[in-house]
Amino acid sequence: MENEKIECKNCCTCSAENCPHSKVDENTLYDLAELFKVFGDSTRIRIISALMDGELCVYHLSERLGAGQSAISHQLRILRSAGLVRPRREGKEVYYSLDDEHVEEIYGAGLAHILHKGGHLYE
Amino acid sequence: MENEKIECKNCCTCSAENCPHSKVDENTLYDLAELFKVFGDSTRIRIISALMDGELCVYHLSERLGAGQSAISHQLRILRSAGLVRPRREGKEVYYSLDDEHVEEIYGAGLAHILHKGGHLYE
DNA sequence: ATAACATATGAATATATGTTCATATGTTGC
DNA sequence: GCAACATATGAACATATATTCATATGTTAT
Repeated sequence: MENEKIECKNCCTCSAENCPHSKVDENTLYDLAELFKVFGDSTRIRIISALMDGELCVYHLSERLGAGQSAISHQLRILRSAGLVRPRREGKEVYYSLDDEHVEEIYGAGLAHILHKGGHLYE
Repeated sequence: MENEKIECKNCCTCSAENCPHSKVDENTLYDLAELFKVFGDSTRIRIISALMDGELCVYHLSERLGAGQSAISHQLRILRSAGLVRPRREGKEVYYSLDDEHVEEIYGAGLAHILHKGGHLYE
């Protein structure tokens, strides 16, 4: 699976398996909703955003986000189960980093929408 | 805003405003979480998936998803507020369609992750 | 082994959210 | 105007979820 970019927009003629216009079964749609649910929390998206600059240990994440250690740890577990972040133990600390480039692609695609619409979504 | 594709992955040298590595303020991160929250519900992602084939009225969406008319209508309102779908009245019916190409990009980026990981996310 | 520190986890609680039911609004044809 | 139909909306209820607190696990140094 080399090229994961989507090649078509509305053409529906391409055969890329991740073309959004190709039929997707219900189970995959359910998984997709679960994935976006993981992105859909401000603490988790802030963690993702922080890790975009490079790996960070739990304590530094906690410090940077101004959130409790337990809260961060709980959210990291969710991010880990979804395959979005990866832990690396070094002594007492555990350093987390983004798992793969899809994370940045999803984040960037969402960001493009926000910046395009501009202003706050909800009145 | 012509080219909304993300040009860099880990380079951090590009200047695209939607490069995920450029600093994003807290308010934007909050909006981003709200946006993904909208994608993070199975009913809404199924609506989006259904509209990928073209516009549909509320009744047909309701029928296709096997969900109540009220539930669909409530979810369409959320999708509308987020700027993801657009209504078009034609007589008694209201036809909904995807608002812009970002919807497909976000959906496709998420789908790529799911297909890449394979299998179900949560044990 | 024990102390000190970093992280993970379980239970409890408070809040958010999706669906349903009932009803309101809007549109068409008579 | 009125009936019939399509959609939207508000309230109520049930479920999901994020945070906190307390505690367990894991690591290092003495």
